[in-house]
Amino acid sequence: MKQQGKKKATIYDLSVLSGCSASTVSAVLNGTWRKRRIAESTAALIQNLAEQHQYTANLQARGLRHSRSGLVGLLLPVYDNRYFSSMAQTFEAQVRSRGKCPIVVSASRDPKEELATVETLISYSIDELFITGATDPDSVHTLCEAAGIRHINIDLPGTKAPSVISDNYEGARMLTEAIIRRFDATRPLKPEELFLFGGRNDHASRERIRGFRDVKSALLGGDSDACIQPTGYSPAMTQRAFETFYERQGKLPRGLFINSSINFEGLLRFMAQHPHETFADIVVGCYDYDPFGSFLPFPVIMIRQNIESMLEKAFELIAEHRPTNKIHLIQPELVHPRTALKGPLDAIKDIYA
Amino acid sequence: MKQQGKKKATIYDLSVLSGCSASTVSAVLNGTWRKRRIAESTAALIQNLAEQHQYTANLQARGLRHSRSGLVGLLLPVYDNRYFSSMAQTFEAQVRSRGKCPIVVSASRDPKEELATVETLISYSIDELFITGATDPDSVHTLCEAAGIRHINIDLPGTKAPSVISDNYEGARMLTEAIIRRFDATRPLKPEELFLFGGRNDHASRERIRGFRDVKSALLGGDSDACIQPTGYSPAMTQRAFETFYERQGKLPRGLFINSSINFEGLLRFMAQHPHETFADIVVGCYDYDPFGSFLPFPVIMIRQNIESMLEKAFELIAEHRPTNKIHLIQPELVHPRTALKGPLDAIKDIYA
DNA sequence: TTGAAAGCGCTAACAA
DNA sequence: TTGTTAGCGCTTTCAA
Repeated sequence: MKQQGKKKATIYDLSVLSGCSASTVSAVLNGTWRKRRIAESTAALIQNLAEQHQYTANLQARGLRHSRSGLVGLLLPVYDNRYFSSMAQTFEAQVRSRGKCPIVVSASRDPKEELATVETLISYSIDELFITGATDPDSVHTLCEAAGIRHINIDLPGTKAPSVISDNYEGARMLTEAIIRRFDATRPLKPEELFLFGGRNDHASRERIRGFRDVKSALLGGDSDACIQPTGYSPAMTQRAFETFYERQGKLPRGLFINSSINFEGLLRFMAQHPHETFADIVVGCYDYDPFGSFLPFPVIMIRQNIESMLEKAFELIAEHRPTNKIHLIQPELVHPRTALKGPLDAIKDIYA
Repeated sequence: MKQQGKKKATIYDLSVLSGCSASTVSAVLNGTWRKRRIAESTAALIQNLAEQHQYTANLQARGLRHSRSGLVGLLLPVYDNRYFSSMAQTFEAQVRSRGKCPIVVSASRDPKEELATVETLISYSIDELFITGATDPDSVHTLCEAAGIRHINIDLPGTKAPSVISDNYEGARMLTEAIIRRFDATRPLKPEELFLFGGRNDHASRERIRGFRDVKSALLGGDSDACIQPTGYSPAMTQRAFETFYERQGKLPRGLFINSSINFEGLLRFMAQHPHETFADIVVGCYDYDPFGSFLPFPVIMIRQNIESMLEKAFELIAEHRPTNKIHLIQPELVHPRTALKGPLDAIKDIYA
């Protein structure tokens, strides 16, 4: 019954084969046949035929008819770090558990790419859109709104759609305090020894910087603009910032607040160029969790954003009839050095488990 | 002109507004109007209207008509590690550069999920499918074949579709040799001190195990089945394997070949339970590259699979009129400890760059 | 240079 | 219990 490259069977093929009408076939095959009071025998006949001919519904046609597709989208800035890949992994599981089909796309933090991608998704009549890391959430919102597509922002506060965001301010406070306290009372951290690297002028970065500065000046005093080194979300730029700092000062700051794991990769690149001793006395706080990052040869304190809670809340809000545009804050978690947390992969059953 | 939640404009709306027929509008809006010799003025008129009314084509309808969708799929087992997230990132860029829309899905190494997901993708008339990490590539193949969808296997050798795979045997040889040579001549590694952890009975694992054993017996002699500890692709199972080993032997093996970064996470979990000294004398080889993993407090030698080359080759093959079902081997790369390689994120322009 | 009409595969009134 | 019919939005002959 293999039909190499031949066209797929349609309800009309099965209609002819079964002697029933197309609408009967349709009802049988999309599960509405019981309430259409179709005879068990007819149903069985058609289901058999469908099986034999490997029938599967054409979802574009169904979607066209319904103006819905069963697709739920996640818009990511990038895939390649543990925060976003965990997000995708968790999203995937949540959508599937709701019987829909998850599709993930990324748009490289490029506003044009974001809009174009969202237009494409809308054109496929996706049912819902989860937006994270968009540079321009409000334009995305406008598109979705016009198309009547439910959407929600994750860890970025759109003013026009409901948002679930990590409490970046509080997280940054915890992290900054943990960095400072990590130092011995005999050689405590001085204000000019604590720097923040990475991030840009987005909401998350601004909040983190604010938390950092507040705690820094409260605990150490002597806050200054110089201790903030924004580098964007680029490992290469971050590395350059470290190199420049090192050239000027002859050493790294003893206390480092790194804005994301992507920026942390800039420190890795710097590390590759310098001997172990360069890092003997430093403490790093990273606003992101990466399991390998937690075990580097110096103390690394990390913040793990509560992805499951954020997504759960997001699903809850998006299901509401008329969600309000409030911002829902989710608390992140401080992760001490040398900690290997469970992640979304642990939910996957393995044949060896 | 904001039409809150109203239905999207269609060519019929524009047809009425412009006084032209729907087919003219269609031609203007899908770019075929020049060869249909439609007047510049008519085109301009319609384009204006389209702009004003925020018209975007309904891609489901177009896809239904064309039996194609412009979508290119990537099927992943999981998202949440650097190998697969880099794969997704690179795939994304490659597909976009070809003017299509990438969509990524994962299926958790569950054969049923895989088939169901692929059926869904087929039902949306995706144009091409890249398959990586499927547990059952040949069934997936059968589905694609029946639907006439071009597809290709990546790093898993289907017998029925063309495959691009990493040279796992050669990579494992390089890695095993590098682990052994890393030890000082004064205290060389003994055969009973070198173990392989992780993997299962899939093609990649089998090839890696074969390479490991060949080099081990050639260089150290005394190969035995006991030095192979398959644990599946699960951090928890791998951790348990390490715990068991440690309980029995009172120490870890000095030489560790770890089958993937997912298994490496099992070692991290073990590390969290044991003091630094436990790892003072070990050398780890990991068959996967993770930038943070490369900087752990003991020497970590990694294998980086050449994702760009694999995908490039895959795109090349899938574009061929009649690709042969051969297997194309791509050489991976040995990565020495403390190395931070560039990745797909470096290709993304950042506003700070 | 443009329009009319058929049809992609499916669903859902409505009729029988 | 089942069939007929119209139509989702678009493309594409064919005719004008």
